[in-house]
Amino acid sequence: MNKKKLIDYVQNFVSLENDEAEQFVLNFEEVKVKKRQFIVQPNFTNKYRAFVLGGAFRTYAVTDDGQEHTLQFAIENWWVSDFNSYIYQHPARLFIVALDDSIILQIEYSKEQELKKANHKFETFFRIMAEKGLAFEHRRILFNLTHSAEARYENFLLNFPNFVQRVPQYALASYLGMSTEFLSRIRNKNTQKG
Amino acid sequence: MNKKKLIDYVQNFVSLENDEAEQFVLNFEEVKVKKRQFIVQPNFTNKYRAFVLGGAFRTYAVTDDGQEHTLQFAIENWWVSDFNSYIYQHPARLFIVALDDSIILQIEYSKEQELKKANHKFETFFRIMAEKGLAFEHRRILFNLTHSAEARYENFLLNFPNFVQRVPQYALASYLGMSTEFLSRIRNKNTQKG
DNA sequence: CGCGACGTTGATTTGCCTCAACGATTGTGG
DNA sequence: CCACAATCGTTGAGGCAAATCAACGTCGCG
Repeated sequence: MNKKKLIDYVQNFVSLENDEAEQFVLNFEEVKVKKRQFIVQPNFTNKYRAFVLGGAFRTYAVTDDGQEHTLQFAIENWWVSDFNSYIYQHPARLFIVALDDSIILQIEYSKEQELKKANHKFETFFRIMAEKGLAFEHRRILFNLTHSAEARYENFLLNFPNFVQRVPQYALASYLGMSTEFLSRIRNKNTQKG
Repeated sequence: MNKKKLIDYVQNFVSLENDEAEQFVLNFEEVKVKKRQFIVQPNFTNKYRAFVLGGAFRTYAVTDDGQEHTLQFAIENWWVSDFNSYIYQHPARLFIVALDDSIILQIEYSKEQELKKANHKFETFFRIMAEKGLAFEHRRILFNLTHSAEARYENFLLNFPNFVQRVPQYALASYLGMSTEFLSRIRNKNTQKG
């Protein structure tokens, strides 16, 4: 059962009895997503929060001049959504696209609210998710403020080696806040000395 | 009573009975902080989460080369902490300093845990705080990825007009990710055309 | 096989930084 | 309460990191 993976994940943060675990995952539905398929698009409200069972996703914005800017990646055991759209239930400004054929477990917004109301532990779980996410983004902002393009790339390599193989280079460049050409130069320089 | 301000704030997000509200604020202690005094410093664990009743704070990092980089500001009705240090209870990497004589209500980490355990509503409250914070930082990261130094300044003016008067310009520059000189040029150019 | 997406490399440009010098303001000790 | 120092913002000159523009090779896929 695929939902076992989600239960294991949740158990890392709160300990659930069997019946609680079942109640939790009951509200998630499994969805297959083909490569290049979108699960969120601007102007449509992001109805679901998704847990990635397999595959990979990219969350990004497109500016008026057509440039794409990546906000996050997600692979197995990561959550993915346009968070602003999801929690406020207003229209999304981001695209979320599958980078590979993928499988997710998704929960609808109102179902999540019910779960949180029904069981203190579920509330705790989502609180912890948000806190970890916030702490992560603080580290990211600080690192971006304090480091050069090359250092940001090195840091990404170090912290997310498994992502590097799986995301296209133009997407990584836009996540790190540099042009694809510049990332290419950085990589090339480093493979020569390494 | 100063704690009334905190209760009002919390009531915006969860509705508390009188006894609940009292239980909540009982765990906060009021502290006066003088201008230029630090409430958090690197290598010391950030033991408290603080709610600002009055005054202003600045959270920043200092890099090896001596440059300061501002992660956040906080004025009345904002929360302030080195969030990574606080939630993981490990040594801080940031400074938090009072920009003016200030008053805060602070809660100790273990007390916060007790509160969250004791009452589902309190758990909900902190969950909402974290989610709003995370959504905010997502918007910030995206804006930083997609806009020039000048646009970032204009955007800050628009969204936080009341902050601009109250934080020193070098601090704002480092929050926006530019040099003080460059921010000075931007402001000067704009006051001429405005 | 041929097209389109992706990555690479070179040439040029630019947004922003650094360095330096100088007023203005604030704080402080005598 | 004044003099002096320190801090903060401004302005100019020059430099650099990274963007942009352009051309080309390669690979995957229809």
